[in-house]
Amino acid sequence: MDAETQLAHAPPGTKDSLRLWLRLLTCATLIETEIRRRLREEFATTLPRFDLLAALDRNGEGLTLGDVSRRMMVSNGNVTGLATRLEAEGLIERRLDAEDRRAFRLRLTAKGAREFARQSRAHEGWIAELLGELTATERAELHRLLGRAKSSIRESLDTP
Amino acid sequence: MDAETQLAHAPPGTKDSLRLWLRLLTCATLIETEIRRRLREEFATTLPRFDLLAALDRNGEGLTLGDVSRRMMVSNGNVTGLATRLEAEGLIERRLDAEDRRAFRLRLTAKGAREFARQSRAHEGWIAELLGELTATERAELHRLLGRAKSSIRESLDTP
DNA sequence: CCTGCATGTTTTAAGCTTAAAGCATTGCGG
DNA sequence: CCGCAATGCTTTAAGCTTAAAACATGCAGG
Repeated sequence: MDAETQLAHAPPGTKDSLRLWLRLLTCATLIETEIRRRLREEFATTLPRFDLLAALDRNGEGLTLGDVSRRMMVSNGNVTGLATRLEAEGLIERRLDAEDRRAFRLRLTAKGAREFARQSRAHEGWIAELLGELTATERAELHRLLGRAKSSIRESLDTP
Repeated sequence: MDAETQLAHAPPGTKDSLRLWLRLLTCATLIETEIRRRLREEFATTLPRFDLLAALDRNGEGLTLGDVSRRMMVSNGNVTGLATRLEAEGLIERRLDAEDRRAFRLRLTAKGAREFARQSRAHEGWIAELLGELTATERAELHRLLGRAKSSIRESLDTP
């Protein structure tokens, strides 16, 4: 029994869901690859570094490594390494948390804030450019449907 | 000037595009993380291995490393390493290409084909489950709009 | 108080990923 | 036929990523 035949026997919607997922993944990969390339060429940095700076930029009071790990949806060991490198480059600083002696609090340095502002401005432009052929209506509708998809995924992850 | 103020001065649509991208990325990451987890737990394998087997499954006559690299949208050095590991596990085989002595041709072994059939069946089910709350209409519309997004991205990548 | 579980972080080993440099073969234009 | 750019693959160094194990601190209930 080949793949085609299997799909014919699968519950209705299986084939559609698979095609939808592959297209979603293609879009995400195309954008992500291009963003990584531009970050490297124009700012000699990487996407995870940019994402960590972005998280700190949105939280001026600082974040613990665990906070960052949850926001970025990556493992906490991962954040340890990223933070070590960014600290060595002088873009962020680690401070002992006054209230919890197990925790550090990460903050942008002045240099880090300046650097992120430059990168962030460029980043916004790149995304607007890549999605620029969509009309405002299409963007709104796509945003709404992706919200529905997100709900479906979270629901499915929470229930089992 | 803070991030909020900057966005207010950006061309119209910039803010929407950014939000759209973040939501798209969230959906892709949620699904991908779950698929990686299940491949590891249920089949002791990884997503790139699965993707390489899938590419070969769709092309019974075999693919060169370069073909695979283009289809998977990854570097060719990457495929070298993956193929080496999968060959060591007996799931694929490398054959000298009869027509081009620089190239190899990768094929699934019988064992690899059996193993991929099991994984593929499960994979379809996982995706259908994760996107199961969407109606057929929502899936179709989302697929269509992602097609528009894909065109916009490719257009933008091709023109500069 | 103290026991035990939860939380915050780091370390380790393994695998994935890339860009760049390098080697071999092909194929084309002169 | 010769030179040489294009193509196919591998190697290397660096960084990213994870799960699992380890260790410290916090906290709550007995």
